[in-house]
Amino acid sequence: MLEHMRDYYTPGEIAERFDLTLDTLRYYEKAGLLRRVDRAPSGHRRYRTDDVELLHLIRCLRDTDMPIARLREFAELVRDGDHTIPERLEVLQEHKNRLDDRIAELVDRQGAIEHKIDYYLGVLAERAAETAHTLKDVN
Amino acid sequence: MLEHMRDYYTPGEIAERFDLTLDTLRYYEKAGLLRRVDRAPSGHRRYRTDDVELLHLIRCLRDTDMPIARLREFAELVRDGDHTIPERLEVLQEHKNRLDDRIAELVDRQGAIEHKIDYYLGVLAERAAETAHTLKDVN
DNA sequence: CCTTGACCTGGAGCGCACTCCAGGTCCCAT
DNA sequence: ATGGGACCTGGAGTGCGCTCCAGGTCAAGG
Repeated sequence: MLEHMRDYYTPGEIAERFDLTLDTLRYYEKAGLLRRVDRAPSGHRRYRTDDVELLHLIRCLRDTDMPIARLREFAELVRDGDHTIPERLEVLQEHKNRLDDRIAELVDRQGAIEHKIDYYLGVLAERAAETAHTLKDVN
Repeated sequence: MLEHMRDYYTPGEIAERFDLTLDTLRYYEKAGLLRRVDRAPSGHRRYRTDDVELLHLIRCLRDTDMPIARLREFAELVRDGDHTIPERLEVLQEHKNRLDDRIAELVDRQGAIEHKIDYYLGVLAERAAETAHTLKDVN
């Protein structure tokens, strides 16, 4: 249990945990998705628990194609404190709407592609039947 | 009925129909997604019914994030004739698998985002309740 | 004859999200 | 003290998918 309550995480640990490269992690920081991260005396970054939590959400939103710029706006709201919760909510709800639409679109196209696959399968089946027929005639 | 059987369509018509720009249409042709399209004596493009059909599928596959390079491969198979149907089938099936996975991922993230929205809504509700309570005390 | 509008060409440019690199520091183990 | 590994910096480069542009042609209408 205590292992899970560590105060700090190294860049390598974070990169592995979120399947990001160190470069991407630094890029996110530069882009303002993360606050200026803490440092060890060596100068190496040390991520805190709340960085991890925010990264979790960031990952989730990026995976659903929220652009970096929008993500930065959201991260700024988080940094500005609890009074921005209504605005954060608005961002998330708007994103969810987009996502719902996108999923609906993908499902729709999925159907069309399936249909095309079935069509091709039908062509192949017919072709196979014809070949069988020919063989029957010949033999 | 006869209107729908026209032999040729102008670039403008096609662009509108598929919600693509003329630039994109030309880009697709250069990229090998479409064969070298027919021309009017003036040099203007004239799209045939089978261009339209292929574009339909291309649009569907692009909308589901098939990369241009893969689309070009597919288009080449189409140009190579009916004997490539098994390979086309493979491309489509592999793409459908990717798409299924992608949809599953999005739905998963959708749930996480919804959860976060609910969390924020909870915070706001609690805050509203506290305010009401304070007012009650004061009044 | 002149304008307008649709389209043509080749090639440059753009926005996004990384990704890579050179050259450096720090710390630990052999 | 030497080597290796993890990490640092600023800045350049990459890949993708368009998107824009200059300068032109062509056909129809006034």
